[in-house]
Amino acid sequence: MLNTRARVSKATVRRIPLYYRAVQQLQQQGVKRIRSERLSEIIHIPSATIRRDFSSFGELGKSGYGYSVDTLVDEFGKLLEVQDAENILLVGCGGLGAALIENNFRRNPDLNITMAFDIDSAKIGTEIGGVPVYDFRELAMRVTPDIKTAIIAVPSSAQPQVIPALEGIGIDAILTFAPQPVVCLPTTTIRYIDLTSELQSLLFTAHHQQLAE
Amino acid sequence: MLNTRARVSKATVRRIPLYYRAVQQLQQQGVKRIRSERLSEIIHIPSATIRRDFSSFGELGKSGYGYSVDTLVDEFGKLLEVQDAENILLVGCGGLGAALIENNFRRNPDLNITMAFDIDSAKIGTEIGGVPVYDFRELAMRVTPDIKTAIIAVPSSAQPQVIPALEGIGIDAILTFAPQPVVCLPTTTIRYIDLTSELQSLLFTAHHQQLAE
DNA sequence: AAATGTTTGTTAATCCATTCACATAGTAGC
DNA sequence: GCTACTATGTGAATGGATTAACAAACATTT
Repeated sequence: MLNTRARVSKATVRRIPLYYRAVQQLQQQGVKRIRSERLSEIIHIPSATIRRDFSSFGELGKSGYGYSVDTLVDEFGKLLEVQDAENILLVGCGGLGAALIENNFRRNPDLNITMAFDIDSAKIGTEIGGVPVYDFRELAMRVTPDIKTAIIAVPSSAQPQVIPALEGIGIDAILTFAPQPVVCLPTTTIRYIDLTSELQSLLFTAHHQQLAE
Repeated sequence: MLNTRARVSKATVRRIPLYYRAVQQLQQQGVKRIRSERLSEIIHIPSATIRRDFSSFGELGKSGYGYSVDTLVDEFGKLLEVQDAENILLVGCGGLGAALIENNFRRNPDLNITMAFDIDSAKIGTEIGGVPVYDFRELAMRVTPDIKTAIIAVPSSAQPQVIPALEGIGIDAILTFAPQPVVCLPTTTIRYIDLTSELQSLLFTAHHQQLAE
C-alpha cells in the first residue's frame, strides 16, 4: 500500500501530526468516511493540499468515495510509529521543564518522558509527576539505551554543554527551548521552539497588519 | 532611512527576532561592525538571505564595510517596537501557564505578562510570580485597555469559548498552545505553538532520516 | 589621489510548496 | 448493467522563498 518511496516534503511532514489528530477525533466520533473537502473545513488546510499530502503516502483514498477514516488512522499511526512507545529524557527541571513533565503528552500514550536531569541539588533525587530527577553529571550512568530522544529546557547559556553530552549517549532527536543556535552532529535531528521569537514576530505582524488591510 | 514600503515576506518576519537577539549580543560584546558573512556563521542563516532580509528594511549596510551593530540594534528595535512595553494577559494557569508567567520573558523587558485568568477557584485571587490571577468570568471587568495581546494555555476543549471572549475585549494578537484550529476575526492575528506536533514531526524526521542519508 | 580589496544590494536562476483544474476511477441509484 | 454523480490523484501553472553571482559602492592602503 505504501507508495514507491515518493519523497515526502518537509511541509507535509509538519502536517502529519495534524492529520493524525483530526482523523483520530473523527474515528472517536464514529465517522467512517471523510472527503478531502470536508476535512479541509475541519483543519483549515486546503483540500488540494490534503489530497497531495495524502497521495505522497500511497493511494489512500477512493475516487467517488473519499477516504476511510479507519485506514487513515492506521496509516498515519504507522507513519508516526505510535504502536511502540517513544521514551524521552528531559534536561532542565525549571518551571518550563517541570510543566512539560507534569503534562507529559498525556493525550499521546506513545510519548513518555521517563527520566529528567538537572544540576540543582535541591531537585536531584526528587520526583516530578512520577518522573525521577537525576544529577545531569550522572547522565551516562542513568540513561537507558532505549532512549534516543531528548527535550532541552535549560537556559541558553547552558545548552552548548548539554548537546554534546546527549549526543555522547546516543540521543539523535532533540527538541529544545533554548534559542541559541548550536552545532550538532549531522546524524542529530534538532528542532527549536523559541517562544520569545514567536511572540515577537506575532506582534510585528499584528502591529503592521493595518498597512496590509 | 526606512525603505519605500518594500513588502516584507513572512519568512523574513519570522527571522527578525533572531536578528535582533544576535545583534544585541554582539553589541553587548562591544562589537561595532559585522559582515553578513560573519553573522551567517553565528546564527546559521545563509549570508545571502541575511542581506536580502536586511535590505527589505532599507539600506542598512555599507559596501566594503558591512553593517554597524548599533544601527542594526536600533533598526530592529524600532521594528519590534521594544521602546514601549507590550502588556500581555494570559489565560489558563495550569503547569504550562504558570511556567510562562514565572518566566515572563525576563530577557525582554518590553514583554510583560501583567495579569492572568483561570476558572479554578483554588487559583483565583492568588499571585504567580507577582502576577495576579483573576476569575476568567471577570475578564471584561479586570482587563485594562492597554492590553491587546493574549497567551492561551488552556485545554484545547476550552479554547472555543476563550477566543471570542478575548476578541470581545479588544485583543487582536493571540499566541496559543491549544492546537485545536479555531475561527477568529479577520483582524485577529493568531499563532499556534503545538508541542506534540513539533515532537511527532521531529521523531518522524529522525526515524526516516536513514533513508535520506 | 589612485589602486586594490571588500562587501553590499539586487537581478537572475533555482528550488520548494501551493493551488488549479481535470481525466480517471470508482460510487450510488435505478 | 447502465447512467449520472462524486471525489481522488496528478500534470501543469503559479507563487513564494532561497541561493548564486556580480556590478556598484565604499573602505583602506600606498
